[in-house]
Amino acid sequence: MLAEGESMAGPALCAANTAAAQTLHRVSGFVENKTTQCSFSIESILGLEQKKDGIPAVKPHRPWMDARTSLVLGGDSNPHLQIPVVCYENPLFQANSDPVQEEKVLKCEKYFSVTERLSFKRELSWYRGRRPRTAFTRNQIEVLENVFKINSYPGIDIREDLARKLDLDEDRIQIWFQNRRAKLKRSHRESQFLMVKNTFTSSLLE
Amino acid sequence: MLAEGESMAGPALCAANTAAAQTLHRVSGFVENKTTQCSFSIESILGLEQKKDGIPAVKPHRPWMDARTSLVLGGDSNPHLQIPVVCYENPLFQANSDPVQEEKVLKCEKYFSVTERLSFKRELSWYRGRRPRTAFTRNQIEVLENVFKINSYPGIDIREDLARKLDLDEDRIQIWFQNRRAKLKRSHRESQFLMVKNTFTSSLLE
DNA sequence: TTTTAATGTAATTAT
DNA sequence: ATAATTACATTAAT
Repeated sequence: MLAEGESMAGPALCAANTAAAQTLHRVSGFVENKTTQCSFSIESILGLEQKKDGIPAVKPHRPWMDARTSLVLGGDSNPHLQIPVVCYENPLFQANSDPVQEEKVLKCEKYFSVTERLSFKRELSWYRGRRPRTAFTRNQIEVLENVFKINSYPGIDIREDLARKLDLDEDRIQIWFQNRRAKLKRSHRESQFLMVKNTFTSSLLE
Repeated sequence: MLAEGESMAGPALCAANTAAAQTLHRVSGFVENKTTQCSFSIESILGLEQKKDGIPAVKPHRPWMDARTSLVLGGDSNPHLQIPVVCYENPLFQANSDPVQEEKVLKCEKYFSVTERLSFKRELSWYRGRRPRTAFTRNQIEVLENVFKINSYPGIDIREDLARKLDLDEDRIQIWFQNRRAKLKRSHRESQFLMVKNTFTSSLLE
């Protein structure tokens, strides 16, 4: 098991590596020195319980680090802090559980840079257990938009129909319509706000 | 008068502007043209009765728009015709809707003083529908970094507190933490990738 | 050129 | 179902 400070590499990562107690101490000192301008309370910042020795009871919520570290460096002891590792479609780590196959891939390192970019892009979604971001095609978007103009609350049957015709999961359709409604609502709210504001402005010029 | 592309913050906003009849016509044409791949029926999509002239008999269910639209605009019948005006609060855009004036402003840029050029840049940003880039002070960064070390997911109360103490909008705080997390994650991902790659490389040399 | 504030949106979570 | 929030890709300002 690695110590917390050893589990990361790179200078930029030092920000999150400092032991919690030390960090807490430093911030406390900062707050105490500059009283008026920056005197927010540690408690409100943490929003958490903390032990009296200055060590917070709960680790910062950084799922990507926990999952990745335990995966690559040999496993973490606390499964509750783990993010489910769903090896979706990372070609580098998923498909080749066979060591012979792995070696084969490794020896073809000149091709490594070819797949490098792809696996790199998918790496995040992959280890985090999150669905890879769906990239809708232009045609899919067009159809969805056209349907949305007519019916922004399609029932399950329509969604299933769309899913078949567009070669998408019905879940994706559902989510898309939810977000599309949110988007329309947002833009409408903003325009309304501007209209009210302009009304006020106009009335002021009279 | 501004061209259509310039009058909105993004192309995505154009989606909801087409008249319903036209929309329906377009969708019908689309279905008829691409028979095999996208041939869902309009009836099943609508789930509604519709008149033969192509105008749906029933309004789409959009409770959030209907109420306020009728309130401010005096009861518009067709919510699809609403154009979301997203020009935020651009003083240039609002005050000088006259194209001659705008051109005058643009041509005189080189005669502006430093501060005037700054404000011009700001106005240009607004004109383009993008918030002017916030330049955080050293002290603001320091406080934000210190908080980030302890809690990289500050809740609304902490963000509001920070906004007050640092004299920033809460939105800026939110965005800063989002970008800060992305930065940390990116550097972490890169170092991890190098680790994995080096591990493989080492195993090749055995 | 590099860093990072800002934006858009798919996905998730909580109410 | 909606609103808030997050991750992530991208744009653009410094």
